[in-house]
Amino acid sequence: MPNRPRYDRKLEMILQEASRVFADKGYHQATVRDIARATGVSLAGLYYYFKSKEDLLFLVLDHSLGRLLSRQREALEGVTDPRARFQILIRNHLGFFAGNEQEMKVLIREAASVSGEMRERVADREREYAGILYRILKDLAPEENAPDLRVATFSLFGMLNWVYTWYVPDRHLPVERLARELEQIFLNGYSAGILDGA
Amino acid sequence: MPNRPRYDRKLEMILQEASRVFADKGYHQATVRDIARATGVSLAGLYYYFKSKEDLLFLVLDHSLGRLLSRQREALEGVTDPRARFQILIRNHLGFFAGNEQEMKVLIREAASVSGEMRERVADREREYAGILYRILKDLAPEENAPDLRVATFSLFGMLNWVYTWYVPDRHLPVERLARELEQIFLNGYSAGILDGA
DNA sequence: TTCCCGTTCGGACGCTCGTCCGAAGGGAGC
DNA sequence: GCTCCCTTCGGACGAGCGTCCGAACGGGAA
Repeated sequence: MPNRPRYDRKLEMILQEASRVFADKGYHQATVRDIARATGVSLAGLYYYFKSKEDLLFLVLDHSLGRLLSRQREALEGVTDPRARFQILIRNHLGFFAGNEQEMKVLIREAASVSGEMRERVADREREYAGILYRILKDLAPEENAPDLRVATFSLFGMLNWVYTWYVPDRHLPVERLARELEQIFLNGYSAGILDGA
Repeated sequence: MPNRPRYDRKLEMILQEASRVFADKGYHQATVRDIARATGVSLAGLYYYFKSKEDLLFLVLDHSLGRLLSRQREALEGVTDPRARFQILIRNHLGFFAGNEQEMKVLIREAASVSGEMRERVADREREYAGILYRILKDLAPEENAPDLRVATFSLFGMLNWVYTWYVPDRHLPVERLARELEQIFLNGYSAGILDGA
């Protein structure tokens, strides 16, 4: 029987460091030796906490996805207005990105690097996440000439998830303003030229 | 003195196959042996055409970027109306994606996998490409309350470049309709509910 | 036909990778 | 203080990688 609190704390530390290493070098370039160095745990010692490198990536992905999902669910709880839900989702998404840049990067770039059953589990939670946004956009859709829901959902995710490729928190506008810009572009369009209360 | 036509044709064939292999497995997972198998050229024989695996990736990226850029420049030549230029750029971008899925995938995912001088050269041409869109959006901006130009540019690239993660040509709407949907969302917004002539 | 040189390749080199074995460490309960 | 078992680790293993050497091939010019 493992010593749960001790074990769990150390595992979490390993996941955190692994996340940083994976984000910096990419999953396939990163070596288990890199993670040993980053954590201070010996190479062999790491294998007490995961059974393969791929398993470690899965743990990182699942852990991050779980945190992101529960954060969104908490924030959305009790809010029924679609417009408000839309804003909450975007701001939380970008907020999570701002506070957990490495985890978000791994989530976006390496989700396809796990295979088999693990891939299925990650894909399921991703679909769940997309489903939340899909539902909100459905409630928000104009009566006439609404864009294809599927296209709209993925377009918004594209805007949001592309952020990590160019956004530098210190050099560009703060996250809250970025969120408002993105909301405006997506909802009202680039050429609208109107600002609505937010 | 190499036999130019022969040499060039074979190099182009190698770049094409390498592009496919890189798109399928990712640059770091793909092995030079995979490319030997795909091209029918022996492992050692390949090194007559490039001097390292990283050099090969650079050749693939540079070749694809060159084709994409010149295609856009040709299509935009003589067109001055910003709105028309906007539509041309988007349709060509997605059109290139549709006809050269592997190359586009490599361009989007592996551009950061080259280093040093090569990285600089690729980054330069990417900035050039982004500059074209930036300029168009600047001409297209509403007089008041225009969104941040930089944010808008990257948002649009996000929408466009995210497409490869979800779009399946045979299963979803055709590329021309996808282009129109994306144009509408970006210019008029998701909740506009109006279709303008296009 | 002969020769030259651009082209091709078998096979090997050195290195780094993920993984694992067997032994040692160390703290809690008696 | 002893014992037990969860925890840690040095060091090695086999596999696969990118790269390169030196020899052979073959088609066009003479």
